[in-house]
Amino acid sequence: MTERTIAGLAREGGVGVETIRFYQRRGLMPTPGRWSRDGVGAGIRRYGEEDVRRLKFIRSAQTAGFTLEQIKELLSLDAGEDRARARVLAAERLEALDRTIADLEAARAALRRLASACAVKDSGPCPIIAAFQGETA
Amino acid sequence: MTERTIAGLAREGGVGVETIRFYQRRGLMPTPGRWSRDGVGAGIRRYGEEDVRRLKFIRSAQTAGFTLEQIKELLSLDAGEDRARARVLAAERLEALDRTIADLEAARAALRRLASACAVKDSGPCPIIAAFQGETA
DNA sequence: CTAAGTTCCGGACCGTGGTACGGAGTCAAG
DNA sequence: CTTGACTCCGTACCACGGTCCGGAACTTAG
Repeated sequence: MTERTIAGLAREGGVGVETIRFYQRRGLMPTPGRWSRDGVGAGIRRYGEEDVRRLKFIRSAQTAGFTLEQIKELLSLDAGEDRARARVLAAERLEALDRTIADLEAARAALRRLASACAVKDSGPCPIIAAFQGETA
Repeated sequence: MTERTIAGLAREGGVGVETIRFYQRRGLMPTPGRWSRDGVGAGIRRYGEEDVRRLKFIRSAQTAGFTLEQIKELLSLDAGEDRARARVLAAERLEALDRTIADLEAARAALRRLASACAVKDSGPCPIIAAFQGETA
């Protein structure tokens, strides 16, 4: 299966059809030409492997914390020559990512404190705010 | 300094005045009574240590990934008796947090691949999409 | 050929978490 | 007792990342 409609692409990418159309409007996904083999009418757009990879990349880059605008730039860089710019974007995101991960790990520690502070009995006030003091700030 | 105006509270909490007012509308922060010692006029609201702790807690809980709605619930739980509910919220968030951290670590690995894939020369196409294949999906 | 199911498209709408605006009231210094 | 800074309050607006709507065109099964 090397050609699929927008619904197929959406399924493979794990997103909704509307999301793909949204990405197209934003310039993140291409809008292939319509195609009808019986020559009649304008036909329907078809998507290939390249589009699937592109869509999956968008989702991955999103979990890495890139905004759609930045992802758009990354996509244009992927085809282009500007390695320096790509490295800058990657380095910046890497730094932010490290900070975020550290924050989340602190939050995890606070949550564990919270869980164990509230674990002893089943009632009585549970010092939620206090469990967060000292870290994650 | 045990009493401050909203601007002071904002400064200590590292947020803007408007943000506090926004939290008040959402029921996350109390709206203390106005107070004027010369009896004339309605006076100005004053905030204490408790408010600072509360505000800082909100920010911490946000970095832990709780929504404002959930934080509101946590705050009500902090004063209440329902430890079981608090544990449930903490456990759920802890699970989501672990997944998120794992995702971000995968993203970090992908970014490192990207950075080193693009590090060799200063020009020529840089396989950004390819660097993300295989992980972080 | 027709009916059901998709696709296409523009534009409206949504939830989250704020941020800005504008006018009136309040306060502290000079 | 004015001036300038800050407060109060409601309402409007914002960015982000979608999601839904409705009507027309298209495709596919029967």
